[in-house]
Amino acid sequence: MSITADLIRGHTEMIILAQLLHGDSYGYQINKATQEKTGNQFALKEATLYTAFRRLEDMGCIYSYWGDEQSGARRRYYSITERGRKQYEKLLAEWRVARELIDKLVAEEVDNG
Amino acid sequence: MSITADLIRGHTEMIILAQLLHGDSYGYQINKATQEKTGNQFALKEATLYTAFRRLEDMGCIYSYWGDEQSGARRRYYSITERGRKQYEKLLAEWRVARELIDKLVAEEVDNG
DNA sequence: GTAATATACCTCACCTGTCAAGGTATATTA
DNA sequence: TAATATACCTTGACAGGTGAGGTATATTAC
Repeated sequence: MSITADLIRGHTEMIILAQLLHGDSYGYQINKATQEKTGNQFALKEATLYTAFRRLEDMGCIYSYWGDEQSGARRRYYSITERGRKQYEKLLAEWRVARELIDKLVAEEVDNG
Repeated sequence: MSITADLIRGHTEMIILAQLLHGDSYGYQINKATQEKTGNQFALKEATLYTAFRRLEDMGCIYSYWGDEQSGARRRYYSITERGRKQYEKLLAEWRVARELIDKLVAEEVDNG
C-alpha cells in the first residue's frame, strides 16, 4: 500500500511472531493490529500473511487451531511454540545487525570542517 | 555470506548510490568498500551488484564509462547522475520510515510495573 | 615455465517472498 | 436484497538475489 511495502520484505515472519508473543491470535486480527501499531502506514497483504503462516507452521514455529465462535466467520488461531520464540529472538538479533549495517553503509559522512 | 544477507534485500541500490555520492567508482571497489565499512560482516554478491548496476543505469540514476588503466584488468567506472541523487534521497527517506515501522512492530513492550 | 592468487568484469538459470486477482462463507446494516 | 465488514484461502506472475559458471590481466611462489 505505502512506499515502504518493499522494504518490509523479509520481515513478515518476525512481525507475525512478535504479535504472537502477546498471546494467540488469528490472521485478520494480526493484520489489524499491524495497521494500528503503524498508524495505518502499513498493512500486510493477505496473500503474504497466509503464505507466511504456512511457512512458520511448516517450520514448527507456530501451530494453529480453529476457534469455537458460535457466530460470525470462523477463525483460525495461531499459537507460538518454543521453537517460534527462539526463531523470534534470532530474527530480532539479525534485524538489529542488519539495521546497523545499512545505517553504516548509507550514512553520509558529515564534514565537520 | 553472513546471516543478514536476506535482510539487505531491497537496499542494494541505495548502498551503491551512497558509495557513488563520494565520487565515481567501479564494481570491485564498491564491494571492497562495503566489506570494509561493515568490518567484513557483509559483502554484496557479484551477481547482485551487476544486476543492480544495470537497473540503475536503465533508470538513469548512474552512467558508466571504461577507465583508461594502462595495466591490470579493465575497470568500468560508474558515476551518479542528478536523478540518482534524487533517488538516493528518496530511498534513504523510505529506509528511515521502514526502520521505524519495523521497530514499532517487533519491539517487545516492556512492563515497567 | 607454471600454478596459484588477486584483480576485474560478466551472464544464466533457479529460488524465494510478495502480491494482484480471484474465490468462499457468515453477520450486520441500509 | 444489496452493501459492507469480518474471516478464510489459492493461484500465477513478478522481481530481486544468488550459485555456478565464464573471461582476462598481473603478480607472486615454486
